[in-house]
Amino acid sequence: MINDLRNKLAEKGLKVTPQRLAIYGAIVKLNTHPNADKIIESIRKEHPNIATGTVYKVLDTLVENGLIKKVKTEKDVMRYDPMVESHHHLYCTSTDRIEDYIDKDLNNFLREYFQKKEIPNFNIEDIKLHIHGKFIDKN
Amino acid sequence: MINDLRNKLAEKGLKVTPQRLAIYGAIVKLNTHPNADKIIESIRKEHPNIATGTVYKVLDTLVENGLIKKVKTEKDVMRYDPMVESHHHLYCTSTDRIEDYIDKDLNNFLREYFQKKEIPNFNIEDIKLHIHGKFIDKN
DNA sequence: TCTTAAAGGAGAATAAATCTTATTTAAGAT
DNA sequence: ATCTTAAATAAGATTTATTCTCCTTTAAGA
Repeated sequence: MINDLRNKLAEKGLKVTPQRLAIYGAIVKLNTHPNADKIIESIRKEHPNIATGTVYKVLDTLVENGLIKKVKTEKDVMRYDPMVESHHHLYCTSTDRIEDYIDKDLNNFLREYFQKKEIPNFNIEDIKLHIHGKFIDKN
Repeated sequence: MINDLRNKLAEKGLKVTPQRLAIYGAIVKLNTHPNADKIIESIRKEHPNIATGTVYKVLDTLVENGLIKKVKTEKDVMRYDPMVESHHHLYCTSTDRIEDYIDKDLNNFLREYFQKKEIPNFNIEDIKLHIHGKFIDKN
């Protein structure tokens, strides 16, 4: 997983640095679509003097190179997702919990639906569902 | 339209103030899912000394009372939508343009789809599609 | 090992949004 | 019509997430 990242960075001509590995590793390990703050908090345990600016810059670099994705929220903080394959999100309406929702059948349906029913003057590149509601298990 | 707002504010026990009417009016008139800045810019023509804090507070009040909605973006600025009925959005991937997408057939399909195929441990309240792509008319 | 462009560290700067406090006002009561 | 008062606004300081600047360090190829 971290080795995947090594390879992908190298492929793109980007340097493989401990900071980049740590940041990516933290996002994967946390597995909560963390924001920059949570990532920094997690990384500082092992890597006490990583600069916040570095974290933001690395996050941007990873997003630009398609190695992670930004997740939109109602709040004014960005969150980050290590899964780059197209998928959807479940948003809790009472906490800030966000979970992945993967549904191939739905994706197939949507592809066909919008092949038939074109949207005037608009060229679709990607569709993401934001599914809002409440998790009903142990929070 | 502004009169609707008067009534809805009154119903909720909120005062009908010129600021609230102006802010709501600006969002409707601009019709671009504007951010707070654009709203302020538009309002100051008529209402030169409205405070920015007031605008943010009014926006919050309107959102809390279901009179407008927040629109999520990739950027770290909130935008606002005067249409409160459930609908979807088209997001331009090269500009910050956002348009409404209304599709009853799709909504019906989604309702049925998720009635059959429940999401484990999750209670759906609302589903919004974020449709990313490019507008192909005159920008 | 050397070279160098790319990346990181530190902390200042910016921008959106929030908060504080004093003042004003909408709207019901008198 | 005026009075009263809780709610709302103005002004501007503050906070918070993010970006920027500049100098130092380092990854990776020569």
